[in-house]
Parts: sequence; structure tokens; C-alpha cells
Amino acid sequence: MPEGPSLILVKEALDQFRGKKVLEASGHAGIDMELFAGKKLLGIETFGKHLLLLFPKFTISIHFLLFGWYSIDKKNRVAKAIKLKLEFADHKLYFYTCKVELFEKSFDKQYDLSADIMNDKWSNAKAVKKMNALPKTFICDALMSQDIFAGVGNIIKNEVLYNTKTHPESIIEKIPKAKLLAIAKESRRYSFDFLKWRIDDELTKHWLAYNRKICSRCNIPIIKKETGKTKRSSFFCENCQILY
DNA sequence: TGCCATGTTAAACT
DNA sequence: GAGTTTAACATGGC
Repeated sequence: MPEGPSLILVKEALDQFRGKKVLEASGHAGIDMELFAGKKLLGIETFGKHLLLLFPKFTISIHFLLFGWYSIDKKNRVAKAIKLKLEFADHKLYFYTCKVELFEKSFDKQYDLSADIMNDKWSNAKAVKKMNALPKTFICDALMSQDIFAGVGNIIKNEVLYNTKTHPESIIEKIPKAKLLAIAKESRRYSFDFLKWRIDDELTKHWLAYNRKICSRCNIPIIKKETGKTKRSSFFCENCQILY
């Protein structure tokens, strides 16, 4: 589930808890659960794939990894999967199979918000600058870098490369500057399409490359290949996506 | 049924 | 020590 746009939806779903006091906390997150008792949840933010719970003197960052999710009131997973359970007066909030971290800085100092694909502070220029600082890197790895494109996951990566007609194994220093800028712009633009389609529960039908078999532009098979340092699957058309 | 995956990181290797 | 590979997490869809 959790690429950046999905986190926006989690944030909205949890807005009902803003300003509410935590009565009790528990779970297998490995942090001191006593910290929460009596504390008010001041706000909910996101950074990339992180959900941020703002408390008076600390912030909890929740990363859902591959299988994590949350539920309200209904416990719908095995006990050991419950990493954090926050009990409010009226509701219980569960977070499953996620990485939970605590930090004390304000979240805008903890993270570079201009790197967050969903944040209004997103900067195309900074993304291009960071890519240029990694000349030997594959573009598929750069797009998955959470330091450059926080919130982009494997689906968005593949769709952005398809839409910008760029082969995932292109090397950054060989890619024209205008194309790098186009990739940065498309990563943000597409993420809002992704959000819209997820709200309407029609995300998968809009995929053009990810999990697809045929290129809709060329009518030839889409290649599936593990690419880049992290060997994540790339789906691409060898004909219309240029290898730089 | 078995395999794969929208993710990350620590441990175990070379 | 650096770089690479494996394992672990735990679930749902096909």
C-alpha cells in the first residue's frame, strides 16, 4: 500500500484524533510506552512514506514498510504484528508491522520537506541538483532514493519512467538536463494522479507499465527486469523508453 | 497452493 | 573495510 500518496489518505483518516489525548499506549515498537500517557496528539503530518504523530515534546514516525497498515477500533491482525496501539477516550488506534521511531526535533528540521513528492515545498530544482550529484547512478535507483524522491515507490518509479520515455537503466550523467527536469516534474505530477486514482479505487487500471504485459504505445511486450543496486522490478518498453 | 510484492535494514557474506 | 547478498518482518492478491 504505502507509497507517498497513500500516506496522505492515512493522515486524513486519522485527523479525527488531532487534539485528542492518549490514555494508554502499548505494542511491540520497542519504545517507552509510558511516554504517551496523558499526552495530546497535536497533529498529524507526513514525510514521504512516513506518517508523523506530533506530540508536545516528541514526534513518532511510522513507516509501514511493505505489509504494514493501521486500523481503528477493530484489531484485525495477530498480536505480535501490533507495533503500536494508542487508546483514546473513544477509540483505539492500531499500527501493524511497521517501523516506529521517536525523535525530538521538529519534523521540518528532521526531514528535508523539499524532497517530499507530496509536500508543497517540493522542489524540482533540488531534485535535479541531487541527481546531478550522483552522475554514475541509474535513474531507477535515483527515483527510489528517499533522499531525493521521498514518497516514490516502485509503482510510481515505473510509471514516471514510462511517461517520460526513459529506460530505467539510464545513467544520470548521460541523461539530458531537460529530461532530468521532466522526470522530477513528472514524479510530482503523477503522484497526485496516483492519489486521485487511489481515492476512487481505480489505481491498477491506470497502470501503463507496472505489472503490464504490452506497451500501449508500441504494442510490443513490456520487459520485466530487476534493475539497479537494489534490484527492484522495472517494467519498461525497450522501444519507446530511451536508454541514455 | 505457492509465489510474489507498493519497503527497509541488519546480518552475513565476499 | 567496502561492497554485495541474504534474511527478516507478516500479509494479501493472484
